[in-house]
Amino acid sequence: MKRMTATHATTRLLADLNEPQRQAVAHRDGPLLVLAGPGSGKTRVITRRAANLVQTGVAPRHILAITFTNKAADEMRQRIAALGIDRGMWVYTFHALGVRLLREFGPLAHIEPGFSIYDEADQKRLVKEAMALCQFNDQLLKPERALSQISAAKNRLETPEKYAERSDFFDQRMIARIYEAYEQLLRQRNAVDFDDLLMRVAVVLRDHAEIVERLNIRFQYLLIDEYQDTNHAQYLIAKQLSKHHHNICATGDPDQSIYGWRGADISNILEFERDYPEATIVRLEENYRSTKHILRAASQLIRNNRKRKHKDLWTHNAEGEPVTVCEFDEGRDEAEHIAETIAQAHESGEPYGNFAIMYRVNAISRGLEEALRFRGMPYRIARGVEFYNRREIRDTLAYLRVLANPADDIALLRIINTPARGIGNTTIGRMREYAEEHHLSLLEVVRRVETIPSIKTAARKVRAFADLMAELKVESEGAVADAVGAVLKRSGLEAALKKEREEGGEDRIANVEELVSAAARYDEEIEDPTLEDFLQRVSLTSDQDAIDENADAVLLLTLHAAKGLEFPTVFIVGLEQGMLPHDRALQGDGDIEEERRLAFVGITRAERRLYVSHAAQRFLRGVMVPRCASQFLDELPDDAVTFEHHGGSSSHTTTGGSFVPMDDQLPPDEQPRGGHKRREWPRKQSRTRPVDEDEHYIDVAAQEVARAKKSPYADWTPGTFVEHKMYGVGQVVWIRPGPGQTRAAIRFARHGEKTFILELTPIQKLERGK
DNA sequence: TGGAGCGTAATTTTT
DNA sequence: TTACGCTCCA
Repeated sequence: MKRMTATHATTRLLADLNEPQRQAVAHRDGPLLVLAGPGSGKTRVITRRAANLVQTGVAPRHILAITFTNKAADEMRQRIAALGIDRGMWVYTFHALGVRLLREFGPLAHIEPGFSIYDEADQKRLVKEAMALCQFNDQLLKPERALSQISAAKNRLETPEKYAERSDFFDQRMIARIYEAYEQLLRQRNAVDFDDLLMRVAVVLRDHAEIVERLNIRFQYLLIDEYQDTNHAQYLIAKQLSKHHHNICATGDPDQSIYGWRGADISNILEFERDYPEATIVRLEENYRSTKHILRAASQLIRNNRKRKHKDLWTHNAEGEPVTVCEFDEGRDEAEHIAETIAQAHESGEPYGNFAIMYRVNAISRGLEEALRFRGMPYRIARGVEFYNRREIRDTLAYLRVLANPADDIALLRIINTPARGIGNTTIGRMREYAEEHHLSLLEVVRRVETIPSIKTAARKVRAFADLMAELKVESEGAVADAVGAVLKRSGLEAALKKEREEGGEDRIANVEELVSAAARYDEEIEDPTLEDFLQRVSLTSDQDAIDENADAVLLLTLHAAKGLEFPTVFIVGLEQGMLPHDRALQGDGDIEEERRLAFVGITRAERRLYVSHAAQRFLRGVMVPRCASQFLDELPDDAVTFEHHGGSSSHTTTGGSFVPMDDQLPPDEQPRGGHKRREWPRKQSRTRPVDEDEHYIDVAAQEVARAKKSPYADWTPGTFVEHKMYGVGQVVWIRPGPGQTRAAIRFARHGEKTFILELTPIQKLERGK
């Protein structure tokens, strides 16, 4: 009987799916890899599959779905609920799952309840502290570098000891010691960083077979989305969680792996079959999103990558209009033209929400914003430094963090004199010393400030702060929103912010009030609200989660943030060498394929219209810099694009193919790849632009290049000795000439390696014999 | 103690 | 352009 209804339900779940989608949804036991092209209905497949598991008898609580963003998790929860599945299924992000499991197994991982989660800013402070403890000068080694090494080590599950063992040269030994001190500080503060959330879980699972067993029984089916973005620790967690039953369903697209720089390992998905030889592989290649033109451009571009699994993307959708490649004389023209295009479309009835403008780096958003604002167009921006990074929010949260975790010295240091209450660096320094000597938390030292001999006059002020914290502690026992409110009132933060506003500053009060209402919402929605839990959630909330694609406003966002979204019309700006692909990818350690995937992600966000653009020059950090067209433009197929040039005084359109190639004017290394008769984009300073009737055009860029050719740094090579005004004598490690600016890394005897823009640096070549 | 002012470096992407 | 860190001065 039950069986009958189940079959019936399954049929319904499969009804409107294509064949591979059905296969994925109907798959029951054993490993399954779903290689899902963009717009191929992946989310649909995942949710249907979850529903199908339930229909065929799996209890929801035995299913664990893991996503990368909270937003994806929320969406999945909603869609699953819409399919009528009982609550009880676990849907978490990797990091939230980490928190959840660490709460349970915390003692095994040496973590106390109420632990703080340190974000990047906190981590940086902590590394600096660790370096100070080791008495390393942070000129010698950049804290950022130490941090990224530590993070990488954690992803490999390497303890400081293990890291030290395999470190042979100097930098690494130094980092090994910093790593050790860093870990010690974390422990003292009862804190974990983002990497710990994964690493510690992975370690617990590695070392405790009984826990793995328990979890395998608890979660009999594992669904992991965006598998291409998993790093090593996540990979290990996934593996352990499906160790006994192998019911792992990974979905993703290697072509959309864009987080390699953060440790994501694309081979996790590429080699899924190696890990699970019995795996079923399903390819979702039919695209329901884009026009044929757009899809062709995307596939053609991504074909240039070597590290991938081939997919034949196709669609029943209309041919559509060709992709438009626009060249502009200047970045400002680009912004103007986009705003104009949107304005016209809006007049003929298209809502603003249909448009998205994407870029590689946040820095470019400003010009676009200005152009939109000038026309009074509504826009939203998904920016990196948004809500939770605002000063006033971080301050407020720091108070709460100390209340939740008295050992959190980083948070305490942030608030001890914020707002200013006369506790200066000298006093703080003395307290820190005392804390160090007596193995106390700073808060504890604050509480017993009178017993510190070196502090006399300032003690009264510290006392007042200690009392404040004690009061707040009492008031924070109740609802979280009340705790936030109490902090704001009692600490003087609110008063300080109000004063700031009256003096014409930003309206930071409004942001803080937003935090209060977020807390109130939390209190209401969560069954058992606690301050600790609230803070941990907040730490794991990103701006990515706040993107609202449905608002009727033009959306500005980075290509990374665009993953998973779709829009009728997409503009991708700044397709220039150094931007996309980014400079860093062009340098030694970079990964150009990842840049291409980024472009691929952007292109495949577009449903009907796609504009990609570049400018011959643009303002970059206050200087006008000549730019070259991106090499990726060369890789787009002729038959899917049209070219437009928009100058200050003239514009013309050319369809693909009709451009006069002027290859012979390009130096050999700039000859187009591929070698066959293909249309040339104006590239490398637009030198292929037909020199036509447009007399107004002054080729500033070309002039710039000519000047660069006579670069004063032409004879600098790795190994060249140079002298810096401040750092003294050093040696060139690498040097890279670029338009208008030459970058070089110099290794100094006493200050370590530094990179400079030579044009802006007081540095000279050291002549022989000196 | 704390704020102003200066110099200096330098910009990716974020769970 | 801008952000940050440091020094110096009130």
